[in-house]
Amino acid sequence: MPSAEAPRSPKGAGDIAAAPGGYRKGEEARARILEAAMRSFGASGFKAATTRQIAEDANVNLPALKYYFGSKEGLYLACAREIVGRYETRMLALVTDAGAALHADISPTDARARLKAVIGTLAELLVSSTEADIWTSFVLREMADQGPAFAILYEQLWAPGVALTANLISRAMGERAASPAARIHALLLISSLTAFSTARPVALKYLGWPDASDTRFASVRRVIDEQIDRIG
Amino acid sequence: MPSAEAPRSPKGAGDIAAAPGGYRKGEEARARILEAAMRSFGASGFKAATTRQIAEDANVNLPALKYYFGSKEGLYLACAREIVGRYETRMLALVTDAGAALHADISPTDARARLKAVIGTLAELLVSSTEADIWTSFVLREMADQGPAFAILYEQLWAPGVALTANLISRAMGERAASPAARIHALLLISSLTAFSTARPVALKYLGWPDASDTRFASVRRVIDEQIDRIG
DNA sequence: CTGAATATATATCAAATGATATCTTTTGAT
DNA sequence: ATCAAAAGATATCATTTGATATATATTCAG
Repeated sequence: MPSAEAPRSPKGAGDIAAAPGGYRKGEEARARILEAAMRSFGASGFKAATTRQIAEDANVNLPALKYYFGSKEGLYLACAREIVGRYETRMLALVTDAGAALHADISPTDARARLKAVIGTLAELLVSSTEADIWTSFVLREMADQGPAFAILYEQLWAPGVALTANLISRAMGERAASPAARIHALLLISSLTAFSTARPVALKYLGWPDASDTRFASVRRVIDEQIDRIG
Repeated sequence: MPSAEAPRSPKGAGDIAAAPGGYRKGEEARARILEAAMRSFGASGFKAATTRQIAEDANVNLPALKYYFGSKEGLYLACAREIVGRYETRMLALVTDAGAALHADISPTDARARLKAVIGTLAELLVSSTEADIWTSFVLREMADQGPAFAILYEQLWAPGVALTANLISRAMGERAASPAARIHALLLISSLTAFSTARPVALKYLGWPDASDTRFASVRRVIDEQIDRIG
């Protein structure tokens, strides 16, 4: 009976943290693989991305992916967790503040200002960053496909983000709790940002912009801010 | 020298219309393949969709795809053309009217009403229809990936649609020609609809809706209409 | 009814791809 | 310096997949 031997050290698939030891060089290789995988998965999706391409981009050989992440799906899940972590790094302070403020029963005007800050930061992340749009592609694709990483991304990113947005919109409209209209509004507002993340090349082409310079980004943000000003 | 023989009849790849004759039953098979292909490509994308799955869904054998469309890419392009045609069928009258009205220098109020009609119809198409969201997935994916069908879809669907929306917004704001702000606004408005097309299952899940009933759709449309009312 | 045009079916091919068995090299604590 | 753990490299499998050569069946105009 050829029963499966336990892998020699790093990961089996449902890993959470490195178990025993681990050399520095190994951790670097692991990081390179994760980076390359986020790019490939983000650009092409789970099925269309190939492990060979990821291995090549990461400068490792093919079995290294299995060694560090167990399987293609294990690697995909690890990417999802990494993306959640990176969004949190960039948004957590702002989001925590806004959440606390909501709890403290802020004024509609204050809510509007915080909504601008949150959406503005998110917009900047999506529009300007050359790496965040890869995360966004990853997340949006998973929201549409509902693949292996759906639960992680929905529960830890999408739902909390939309809920916060809905609560801020609700407060800005003078409501006490988020109405269906406020929640619909939140979905529409966040989804509208895809125009400049997933579909950024097309948007730039349509606008005749060679790239997303600071000045140009400012004009996008101005339009979004105006929309927020008109809420309520 | 095994030079490529011309296919026995239907398509070589860059087909436009059936050349000579063609039996009725053949045309039915062709239609089934196209239908199945739009579903597969829309749901999975070019690379991830498999010709075998498409053939099975269409109740034909594998070589039939080559026989009718030349290759996987030929089939993909045929889907793009078909989707352009179907959108036109459902939107053309409205779009033509709005275009003519713009040319006739309508009032901001009229422009706003027409904008509501166009976006409302589009929203209804995306939200309610179980087939139009497949076309939308197809189109949006191509806008992001810029694959073989990009030129067709951009030039014949996306750009004209966004341009019309931008012009109506511009007119509603009292402008004489579409400003950058109006065009950005148009991009955001159209992109926001993805919340209820590509990402519809997630939106329903978040809202706690088991499905998109007429009543529920009406509340989505109301929020969108309010946003249009606040333009300018 | 007949036959050329049209359409369908069978059987493979070659390349791409995820996975993995096996061997060698490197690392770093002792 | 030694050695077990960790990491990397090579070679190869089994599937999947797009493509197609070839044979058979069907359609419908005359």
